[in-house]
Amino acid sequence: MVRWEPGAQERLRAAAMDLYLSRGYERTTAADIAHAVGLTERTFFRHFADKREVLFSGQEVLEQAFLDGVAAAPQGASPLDLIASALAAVATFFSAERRDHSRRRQIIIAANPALQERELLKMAGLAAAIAVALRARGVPDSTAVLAAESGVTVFGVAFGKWIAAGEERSFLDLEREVLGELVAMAAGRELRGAVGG
Amino acid sequence: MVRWEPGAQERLRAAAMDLYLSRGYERTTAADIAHAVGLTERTFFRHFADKREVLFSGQEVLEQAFLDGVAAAPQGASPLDLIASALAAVATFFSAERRDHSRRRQIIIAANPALQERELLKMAGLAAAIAVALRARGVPDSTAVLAAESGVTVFGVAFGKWIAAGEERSFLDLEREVLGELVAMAAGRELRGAVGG
DNA sequence: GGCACTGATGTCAGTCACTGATATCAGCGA
DNA sequence: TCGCTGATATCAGTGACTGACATCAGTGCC
Repeated sequence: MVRWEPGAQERLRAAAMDLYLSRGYERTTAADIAHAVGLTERTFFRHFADKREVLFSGQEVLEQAFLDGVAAAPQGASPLDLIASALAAVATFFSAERRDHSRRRQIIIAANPALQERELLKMAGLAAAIAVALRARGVPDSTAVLAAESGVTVFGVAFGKWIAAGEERSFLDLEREVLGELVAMAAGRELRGAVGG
Repeated sequence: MVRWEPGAQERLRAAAMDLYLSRGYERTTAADIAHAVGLTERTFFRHFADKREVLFSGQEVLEQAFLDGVAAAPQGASPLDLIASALAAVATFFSAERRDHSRRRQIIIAANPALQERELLKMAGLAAAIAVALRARGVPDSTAVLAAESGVTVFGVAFGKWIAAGEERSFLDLEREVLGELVAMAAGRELRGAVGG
């Protein structure tokens, strides 16, 4: 006979998603979430630094995937190659089965500036980590930042397309498409035809 | 004999900067700021939506400058041209006399994730507004987003350089330099020599 | 002069995010 | 059996923010 139901953190996460979706983020108190799974508000805050973080914990694995992708690129790869490699590495996270979960999560975030702030902070953290990895590969300082930020931007735009209603292409395909658009845009020419993947 | 000292909002802003700098953001209460200029906490919240906003109000003028810059570009300009034009328009805001104020403000923000979140949200808002303007000029959807985000990234990197210790180049020069680096990076080649301004 | 009206402010009471301190108590190893 | 550990509960407190209502100088109108 166990003293506590196991997986408190996971149960809190699930309850938070449900409540944020049904009632809305602002009208859900931390105590609501905790009580929904038989815990107290205090325990909620032992598992999550704040009411937003419950939707964002687990970003470390995404960051690691980006870094692994940078590390996987061959010697002599350009900054753009390094970013492309990182984007490819990260695509494995976004399998077809996860699409609906990602959509629900994004609906919640889209409805609340406070949650958007947190998401932006996470993305900025991602970009900062990538920039460090690029510098370690010899990319000069501000180029590293630009490439890292661009990579995260491409990731974000691809993600937006991936969760769009009716979209069925793979995350990797979308990343390639968006990266192609970025390159074309930066070359100063308009996109005329299809962009090779 | 006036009933209230005029310029409550501006006085609150100044007091907030002072207190955030001296005591730190977290150890400054909204009531502290208000009382420092002879007002009550409630009045503080009538002027600013929250404790962070006191450092960020006035972004509308920056946004307008970006949009004016887009509008100022000639017909037939590429997305990259539009961004370059927007960046140029915005440079006038960052005159040499403002540099020290910007530095102080950034010291405060750099010390607090909560403030960084707000700054990121403002930047994202900027990018969104620019993207709308680009679409209105006929730029296709995701290219508009990519160009707008890239523009804001260049702006941010240039800003970081501009407030770096010892930096004396103009904001416009720095923007041009960074934009050049972005273009080179996206072209997939390393930067070898100087980038033309 | 009197009077209604406006707008910036004050007062007060309340909710909720978040924190620190301390207590509880099942399971586990010695 | 005993003491330790770790996840939890309890409780009291701070501070961000909100809504309702009062105040009262200035302004314009009769």
